[in-house]
Amino acid sequence: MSGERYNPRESEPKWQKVWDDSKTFVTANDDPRDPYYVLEMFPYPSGRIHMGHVRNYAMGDVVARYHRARGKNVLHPMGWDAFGLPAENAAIERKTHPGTWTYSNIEAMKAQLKSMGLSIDWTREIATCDPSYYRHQQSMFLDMLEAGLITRKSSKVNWDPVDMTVLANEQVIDGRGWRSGAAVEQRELTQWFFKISDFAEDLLEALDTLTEWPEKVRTMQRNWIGKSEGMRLLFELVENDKTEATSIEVFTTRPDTIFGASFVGLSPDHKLTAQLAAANPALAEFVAECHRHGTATETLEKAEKQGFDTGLRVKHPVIEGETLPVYVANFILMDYGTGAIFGCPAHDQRDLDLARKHGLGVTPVVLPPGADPASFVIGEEAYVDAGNIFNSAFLDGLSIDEAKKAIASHFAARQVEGRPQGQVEVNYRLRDWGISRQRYWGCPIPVIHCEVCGTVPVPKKDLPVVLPEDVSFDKPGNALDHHPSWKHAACPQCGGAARRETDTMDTFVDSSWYYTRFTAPDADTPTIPEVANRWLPVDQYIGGVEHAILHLLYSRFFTRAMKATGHVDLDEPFKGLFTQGMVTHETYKSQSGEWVNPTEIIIETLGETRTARHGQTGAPITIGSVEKMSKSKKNVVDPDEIVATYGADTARWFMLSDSPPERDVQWTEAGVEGASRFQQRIWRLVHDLIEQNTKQSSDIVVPNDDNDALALRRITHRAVHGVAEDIEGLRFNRAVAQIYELSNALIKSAGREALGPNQHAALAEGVEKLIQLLSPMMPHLAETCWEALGKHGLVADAPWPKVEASLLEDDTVTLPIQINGKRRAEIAVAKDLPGAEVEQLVLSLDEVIRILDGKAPKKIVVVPNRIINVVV
RNA sequence: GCGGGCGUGGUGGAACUGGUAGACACAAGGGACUUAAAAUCCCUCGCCGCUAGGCGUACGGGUUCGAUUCCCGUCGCCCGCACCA
Repeated sequence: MSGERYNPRESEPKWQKVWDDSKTFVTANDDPRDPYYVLEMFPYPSGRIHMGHVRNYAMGDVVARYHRARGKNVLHPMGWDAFGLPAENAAIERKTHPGTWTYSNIEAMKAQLKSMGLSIDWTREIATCDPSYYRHQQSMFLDMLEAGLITRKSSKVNWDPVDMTVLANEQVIDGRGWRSGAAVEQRELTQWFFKISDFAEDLLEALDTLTEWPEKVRTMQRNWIGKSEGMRLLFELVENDKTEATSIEVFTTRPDTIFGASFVGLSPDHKLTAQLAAANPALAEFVAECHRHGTATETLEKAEKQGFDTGLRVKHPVIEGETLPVYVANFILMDYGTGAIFGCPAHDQRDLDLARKHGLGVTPVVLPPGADPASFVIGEEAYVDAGNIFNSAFLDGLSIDEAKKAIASHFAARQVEGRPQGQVEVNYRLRDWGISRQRYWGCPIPVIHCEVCGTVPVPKKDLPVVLPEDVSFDKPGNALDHHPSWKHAACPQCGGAARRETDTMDTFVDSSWYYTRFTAPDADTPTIPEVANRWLPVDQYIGGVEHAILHLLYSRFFTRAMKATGHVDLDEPFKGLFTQGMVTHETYKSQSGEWVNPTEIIIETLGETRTARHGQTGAPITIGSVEKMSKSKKNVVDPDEIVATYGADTARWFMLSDSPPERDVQWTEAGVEGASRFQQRIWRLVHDLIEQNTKQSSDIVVPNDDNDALALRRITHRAVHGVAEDIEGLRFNRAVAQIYELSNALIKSAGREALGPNQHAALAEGVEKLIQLLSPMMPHLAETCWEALGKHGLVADAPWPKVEASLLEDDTVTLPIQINGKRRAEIAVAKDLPGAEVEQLVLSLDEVIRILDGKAPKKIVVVPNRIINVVV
């Protein structure tokens, strides 16, 4: 027994250098083997990696190393999502350039990632802030502009008053900016838009083909796209002196309830509203009030339904001679449908609230099943479920769906103002993607505004449009716009004085195609289509669920846009998607209520009670709830410190072992120590094996009559088989459990005295395979053991061990015997023994005879090789 | 409100398409070794019970020879979207 300990501080850098020097993980595009592309979401270079990164990249690395061992040509690259606002904030605080800050962060984080021993092809590294990357983005922008995939239009936008920039709808969370947390305001601005809404139907339908995506993410995207089928319907205005307009067009998904209509509602932002308000101060005040509420309150849900009677009336479209009032209502959105609705209070809660407030009629037209038409009334709750139509003339008796069809053909046949009164229409919640940002540190939009020629694309030969280096951030807003000379340019068409676009692109554009650039990072064109088509889609993409909509939807759109412009030929960018859980940690608070970092405290355990005190002052500390690691709660653990103390392998192993990867994992000191002990145990096992018998090789043929040796070989081969299945299914925690089981069996076997040569060979084989199973997760330890065992080459280059199928199954099986569904005994029988024979054996068992106590079994269920149930 | 998911020991979690509930790990307790500590090794570890046995997968029902798994209802927790007509 040797007391020698495994020292990760020595061995980890050594192997990292070996991998580097031998270009082990450099991937060639012309490699003839099957391609496999595994990618983790690239990081923002904030300065340091955090435990979430460690978890993310450890998972991806297991997948990459496993598929390499399986003989695939694996692409596993890394890059930097390097544009964005924090760099500008840092520039302001530190009086430096955003690029300086960004690139020094990249350097620091790259060193951290390298210390993790990831099997990354660093020759393909890209940073989105590098002109060699964003020039191609600009070039594709021009292609997409030409292809009609991009427009420039004036629209109401979400304005973040703190970051002083525009946000996309997807970037507004609960009425607040996703980065700044500031309440978002509405502003009218001219912006560049990607026409993602043109692809709404395709993006929705193709979700069904993404069978290797989490159902949750697909559902979220489905809801976000928000398809609804309904119809546009014209209401003729009764003649009046307030407006020239002769009709109001509404959108509805419930035309079947038209006989229950009691008003028409307009959005406060409707153009008719604006027209009326111009002559009506009370209405103007009402609209202004709506706007105040619209932006100031984040909880719109509580806002009361408010309406303003315009005095206008429309003709009821199906009840001759009847008219309906026109209200402006605070709950009607301008950018959905037509910005106008018809209100059917009986079957819509919001309409009902408004009707009750203003004393409008409430006529039920959908009768719940079993209700009495004579007595059914609506109270304070609208009826929104299924039923049959009544009170509705020619629709009476129809189901909702039948009535929708009937009323649609009715309105399609009627003419109002020379067109059909109603038309079936599909609406989507998804809006076009506004990409203009009033920031310096982003990809310049390559267009020039000329007073004579209008908006002119920058010619491709003039790309890239590079950001100026000499900028200052002493004024708020867009430093690019403040730059004294940059924006002044000659018009590419007429040569006259013109102005460059000073808005830059949303950084989500950068991340919408980086996975494509990795396939040919040095190409002169944005992509090399043959190469990209060979690698893509990404076989396995891994990242946080927080990108379920933003990044993943934009990337799906961008792939379509790249296809339309000939840069790739593919339908979806990510074949397999995995969303990993967060890393959490206990929180600690001092008596005065301040958060305390885990490194500052000492935990003491007395039986089952744990207490904490401050390491230096000894002051008592309260142990709080387990939360996502965050700087504000100070419950963060620094990956560097963990790597320095325990080594990268231990950190990786613990991250993979403790929880299913899609769930949150709790980082605990005890857990890490357990992982570290396991590392030492493996090293001892290998060491003992070497000391015991250096001549023994795993190649020896083990005869099948040595039961001990055979049993160990079975365990080994089952583990190889099982671990492979678990890694392929991304069930890393179960793969880890199986490795523990194998290593426990091997350690036990190695501890026995007087092993025969067969057992020795089985042990040697088991240890060799154990090291290989371990290598995707603890690659440095695995290389060290591999070398110590005298194996040739690197374990990183070794093929995945072969499984002998005959060893996966025993020739005898132990079957549990249930009596009336309760487990009472068990019996060992030959595998695949016929049911009748099993029955005989079972009934002759003493144990069974005793429990049956003379009673005859009513029925015996024999599930082959599984279980026996005797029913009495 | 709408949509999705989940509920198993002290803890994280296993259990393939219904077939031995609690694999594996952490924590805890006991013991060995040691002057001592660390490390290591051995044992115990769902609950009740001396044993036989009984009870146990949030709760209440159902289907089945058999249910953590399927169905219905109730309770609780988490996530996403949310005035979308």
